Amino acid sequence: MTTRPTSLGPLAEIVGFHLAQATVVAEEMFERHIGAPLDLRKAEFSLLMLLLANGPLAPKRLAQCLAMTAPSLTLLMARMEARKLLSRERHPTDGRSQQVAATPAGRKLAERSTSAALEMEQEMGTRLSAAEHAMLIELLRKAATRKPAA
Amino acid sequence: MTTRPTSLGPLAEIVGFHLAQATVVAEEMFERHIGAPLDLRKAEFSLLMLLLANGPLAPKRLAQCLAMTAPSLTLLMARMEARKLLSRERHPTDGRSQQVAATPAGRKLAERSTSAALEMEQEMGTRLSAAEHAMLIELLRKAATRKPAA
DNA sequence: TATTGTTATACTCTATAACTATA
DNA sequence: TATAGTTATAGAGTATAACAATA
Repeated sequence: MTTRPTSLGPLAEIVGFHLAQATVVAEEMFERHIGAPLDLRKAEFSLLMLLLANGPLAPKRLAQCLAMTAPSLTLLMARMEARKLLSRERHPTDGRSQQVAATPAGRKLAERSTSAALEMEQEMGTRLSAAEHAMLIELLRKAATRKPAA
Repeated sequence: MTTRPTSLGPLAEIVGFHLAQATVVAEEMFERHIGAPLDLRKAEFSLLMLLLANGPLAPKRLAQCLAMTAPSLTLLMARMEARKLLSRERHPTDGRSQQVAATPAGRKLAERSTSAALEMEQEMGTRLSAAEHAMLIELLRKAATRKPAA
């Protein structure tokens, strides 16, 4: 059964298409290295990483960094709080806002996630050289930059 | 209100994270250039592009190219067939399989989509030079390559 | 028995609108 | 009146399992 390879046509030049294809592979790798072994979804993992790197943060800020809406974040935090991975306190001077902090268990899981993530990027290293890996991230950053509001 | 920038911590080195961030921007651009004006979802657009470039194809092949499951594709094709964008015929020698072809209306829409996509990539050009655009696609292709089955 | 495609069903993710409370 | 966060609800996308038809 000889099958002629399928042409991508115009898709070949479209960044968004290749982004989607690469995402399929990246998500499979995430699931295997982090999602399944540590029982973490992508957004939960990213949230822990942000708390690990910055200390307590307001939900508002987290929502911006994670590119998610406030209601989605509320649900996410509720699950993680129920799992005792983070705690929420009212801001001392502004009663409307909160400070979200990782619990000791949350920090421990964040650290384990960090090493799992390192292994994940090492697997990515079988497809990309170190220079290519760095270049890819830099180009993705450029592509993702929010345009300055007109 | 001075706000210290938020550190990404380990996320900064993770391809998957930047992939997700870039995808947010790419999807917003898709919606504006193609999704809303032509009433096409991403998968519908890609499907039309594949038919435009290859002529009639079997659903099996389409599912592979689009990285989607057979049941999802069935629903997608049903919607597009109802819109008279494509037609399905049984394969002449193998009654199990089908040949999916764009109708004249489907081809016309595919051609309009192609020029809309060109404009979309031109907007991407405000963030990336032509060389960077090509490099990004090449690196995404490398990252997305399915590993040879062990 | 294996393969192509469909139907039925459920789950995850995310969004919008309406709401509460603080400022 | 504006902002931070929550609740309620709905929609899009996708997956798995069970099925029908053909090889």
